[in-house]
Amino acid sequence: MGRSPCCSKQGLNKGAWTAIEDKILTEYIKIHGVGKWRHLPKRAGLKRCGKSCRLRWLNYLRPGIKRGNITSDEEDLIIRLHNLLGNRWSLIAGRLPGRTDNEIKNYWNTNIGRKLRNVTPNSSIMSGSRSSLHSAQEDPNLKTQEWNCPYPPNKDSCVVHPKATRWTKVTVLTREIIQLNENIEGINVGDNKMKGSPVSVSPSSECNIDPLDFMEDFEMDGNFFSELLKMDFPEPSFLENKIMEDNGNPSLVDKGHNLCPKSYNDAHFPWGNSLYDTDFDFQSVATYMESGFDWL
DNA sequence: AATTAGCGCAACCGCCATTGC
DNA sequence: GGCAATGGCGGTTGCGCTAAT
Repeated sequence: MGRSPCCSKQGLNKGAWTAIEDKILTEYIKIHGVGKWRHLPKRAGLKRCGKSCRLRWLNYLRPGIKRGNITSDEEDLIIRLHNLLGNRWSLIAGRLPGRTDNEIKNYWNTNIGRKLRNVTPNSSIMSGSRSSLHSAQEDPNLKTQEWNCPYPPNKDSCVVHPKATRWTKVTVLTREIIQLNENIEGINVGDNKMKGSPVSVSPSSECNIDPLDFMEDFEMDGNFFSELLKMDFPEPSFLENKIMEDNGNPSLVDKGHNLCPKSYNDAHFPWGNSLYDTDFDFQSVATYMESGFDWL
């Protein structure tokens, strides 16, 4: 027995939304707010599926939506983020204010996909099928140097597949915290074994921990990656990378470094000064974070 | 002018994770 | 813990527009 459909398909409108439907939906959400999508159509008097209402709102009616005219900067960011994240359109969209995942997905599949298809005049991927982008990227015979576009598909690209958009917390443990937890909870760092949940340690606690040494309880919601991409990553040589879930998920990562800088002013970033550098290489970040993002 | 092919984009569909009972 | 409801996401489809023939 399968799941019941989200709504009865009978008697519902499909296809393009009319201006009247848009107005009804907008007015209803203005009054009642978003959510309860299943019940929304009936209560609002719309002959639409709840999912359809949600999609229409999120992709079209929601305030602050920017439509069309994706700038070269935005395109560049999309490409870089896609190189890092893969087809995680919602995460990519979260990095582009006012843009929706659907728009970015469409833009990728058409505009950028077309660029990627135009790699070689005699390439078979010029045949123009809608899925040729994927074919090109998956073609093992297609060598990287054959790509003429500025953004060749990187076969070795370390695409992070974060599945944790709804995770609530993550704690990056420094050696000091690990040590503290060892003392308190019996966490064995050397053996990479967790015998208990990490203790939430505030920067103001008794132990002398630099508050910048770790991120405590930062939210793993939809904004997480936005914030992550904005932040400056410390040099791996001094960051004792113990990354784990706050709930004690045993995805402890030991990068094997144990040097601490005197100050964060001494920090150097292997991938450049900023994620917004024109020469910034997401591959470096991806490689660096590869193991650390296993928990995503 | 009529037809065809390609393109852009809104919308749909199915699956999965989370939440609440 | 199990199940259903709900929300969210990514892949796909279909329609309308436009350029090419």
